[in-house]
Amino acid sequence: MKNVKDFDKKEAIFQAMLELISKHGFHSSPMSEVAKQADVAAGTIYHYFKSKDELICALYVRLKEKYIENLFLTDDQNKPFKERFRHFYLQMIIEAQKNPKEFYFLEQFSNSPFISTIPKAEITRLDQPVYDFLRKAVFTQILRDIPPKILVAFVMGSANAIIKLQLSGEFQMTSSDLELAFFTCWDGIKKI
Amino acid sequence: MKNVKDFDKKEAIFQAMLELISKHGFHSSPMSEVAKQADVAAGTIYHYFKSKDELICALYVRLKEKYIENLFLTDDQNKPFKERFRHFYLQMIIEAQKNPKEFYFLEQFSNSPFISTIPKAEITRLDQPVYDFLRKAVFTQILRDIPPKILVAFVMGSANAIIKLQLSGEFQMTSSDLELAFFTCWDGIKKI
Amino acid sequence: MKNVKDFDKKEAIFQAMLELISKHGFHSSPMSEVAKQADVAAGTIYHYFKSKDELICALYVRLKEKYIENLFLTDDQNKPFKERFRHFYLQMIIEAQKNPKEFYFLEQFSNSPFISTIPKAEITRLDQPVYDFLRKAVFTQILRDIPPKILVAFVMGSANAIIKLQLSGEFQMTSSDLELAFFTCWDGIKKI
Amino acid sequence: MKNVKDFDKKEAIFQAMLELISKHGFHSSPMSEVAKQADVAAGTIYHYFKSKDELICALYVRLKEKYIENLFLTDDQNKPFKERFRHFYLQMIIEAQKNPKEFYFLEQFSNSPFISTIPKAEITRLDQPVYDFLRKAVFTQILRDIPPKILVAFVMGSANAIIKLQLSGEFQMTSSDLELAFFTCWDGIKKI
DNA sequence: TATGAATGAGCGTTCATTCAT
DNA sequence: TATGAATGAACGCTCATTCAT
Repeated sequence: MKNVKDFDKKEAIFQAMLELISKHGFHSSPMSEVAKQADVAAGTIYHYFKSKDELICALYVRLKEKYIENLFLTDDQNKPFKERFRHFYLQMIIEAQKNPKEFYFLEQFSNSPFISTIPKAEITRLDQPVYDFLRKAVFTQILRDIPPKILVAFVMGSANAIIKLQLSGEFQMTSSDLELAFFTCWDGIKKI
Repeated sequence: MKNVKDFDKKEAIFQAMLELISKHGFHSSPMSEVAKQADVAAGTIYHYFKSKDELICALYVRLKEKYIENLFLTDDQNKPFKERFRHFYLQMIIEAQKNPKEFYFLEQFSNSPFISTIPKAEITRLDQPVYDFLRKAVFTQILRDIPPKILVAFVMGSANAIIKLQLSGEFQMTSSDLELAFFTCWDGIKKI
Repeated sequence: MKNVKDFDKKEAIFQAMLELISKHGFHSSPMSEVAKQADVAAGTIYHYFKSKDELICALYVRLKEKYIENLFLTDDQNKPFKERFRHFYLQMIIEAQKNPKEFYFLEQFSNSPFISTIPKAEITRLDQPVYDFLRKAVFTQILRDIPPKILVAFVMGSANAIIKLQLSGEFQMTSSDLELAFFTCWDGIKKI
Repeated sequence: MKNVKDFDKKEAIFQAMLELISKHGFHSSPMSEVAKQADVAAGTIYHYFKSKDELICALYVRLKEKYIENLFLTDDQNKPFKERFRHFYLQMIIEAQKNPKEFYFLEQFSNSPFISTIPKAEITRLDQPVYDFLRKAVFTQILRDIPPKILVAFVMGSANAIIKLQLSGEFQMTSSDLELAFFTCWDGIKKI
């Protein structure tokens, strides 16, 4: 019972903070509002987290972990790499579309001074799956011989920009547009 | 005299806000600190800007305008497009490297809820030069037939991610790395 | 316990604001001073009231209600109306003399733009007892047939002016002066 | 030329302050707004008045003087006193109706702590004409033998309350209502 | 563990006033 | 005399955090 309740409250707090920050930003998301939205007392938050900053950082790690994990959930290692990459690329876009709040939070966080409070090792750990995924393909000469860090930045950076375009509602993306986006990335990174 | 002073104070305020936000984020950059850094009284800021938000938004427009403008300052329209694009792509990276504070501010702003307070038309206006530059190349069949908005997002998103990698100090980028990055992008977007 | 504390703090805040405003006016009664005088933290006031204006308005309603209520507390409905009215008229003066801060606050409020933020219905409700008291006497032909609103204004307006004269210390009013004041009013409003 | 300009500016400042205070109260009437409304520079106000408070007080004296003066402008000393008093009483109401801003300002001022910054002698001087007017009638046994100060308070207090009722728009007063109001006052104060 | 009233430092902003021109 | 940019103390208010219950 206790564990269930614990889980529920912590979860509710995370969810509330996510909702508020994705909509209003870090400031304009007061703890009192988080408490209200999570249906707990303000003081209760401090039983689970030392401070607001710690809560935000914990939320980041949690969401990032989940996001990356989801990208590989349906990865079929038996398929040819190009197909796996296509799946991966489109999965990023689909995942963000299904969870815009999570996406906005992550982008906001990683473009703010908050990001520098996360130890480099932790960030490396979080990115590891993507890193490994692409590095292996460089190694097996499927992908261009680019330093993996650049490769990861290129792939995810371009994908994120496209996601933002789509989420902004400024541009209605069709499935053939998505296919085009995939090819644009693929033709850039594949070994010639 | 009046104009000179005006220019000085407004400029000093802009500069101070830029410095603080790029380092500490929006909500850890109090107006009192801005005033101190700009060497003006707190109240003076409000002669030039209605509110903190307005100051931040004005700073965004100003910096974005300048940033885009700088990308084309040394563009040579007589050269072949590939070369012009290479110049453009590397210019983005060089520009950001020379002005990291400006880059951090712009990224932070455009990944925060602030961005949605800027009218769409204004954003379109700011991006117009890049948009035109790439659209023309699509039209003349140099670039892949991708909706220009996607194209712009792809190019700038990948470049920005690489810039962030570089600025983070996590990865020392050589000039051949930059060349590689350019080719990765180019091979993605060029007409096959 | 909670209720007692609540009552205490809210009451202390009301009392502090009353004291300050009656002495220094609305805009020379900063919230920080109210907090100090009420012996609470500045922020605490905002648990009980949304804003300074709301606090001031709540105080007005509260004091006005109490003031009117007190006027009829010792009213004896069995006595002839003239005697009841005499009691009522003198009671206004006595009440204000006993609670000058309350009187000053009420007069200041109702002669300021604040008064127009109170809904008309609320003001009607507050004045209702006086209104009813006099209207009935008009109906039974004890008082002159004057529109009740004018009657109320006349009676209370003249009384308030006399109270101000007395409170100003400019004129030492004897009990025969008060008697005279009552007769002056009575002879004006009674049915001839 | 100089005097004309002086007159114009001082007058414009008075007028602007009157307009603002009557509408928004003492606070919410910043000097910068006064300057704007008077079409002068903020600093200019300080050539004519030492401070905001001094300006407000000067405005009070000025308006009160004018108001009282106007009450007797059309007084015909040859007429019987009852008729003269009727004229005076109605004149108060008419005057306020024609100059609501002036009326609101005067009431606001004299019910605020500002009033106690005006020397008693000055207030006495301002009220003198009314005082004399009524005292004489007491002396000649036309009016009840009430201490003149009480008499003045009674008459003007009741009139002001009726004016407020009328200006509030809450009650549409007909000329017969005004007549009734006059008689109510007259029957109260006349010698029986 | 959970509460939420209470805190008070610190925020964004205002505005009476000054002073160099 | 007139200006209005500049000042900075002081305002109303917020909100991360604490602690008695």
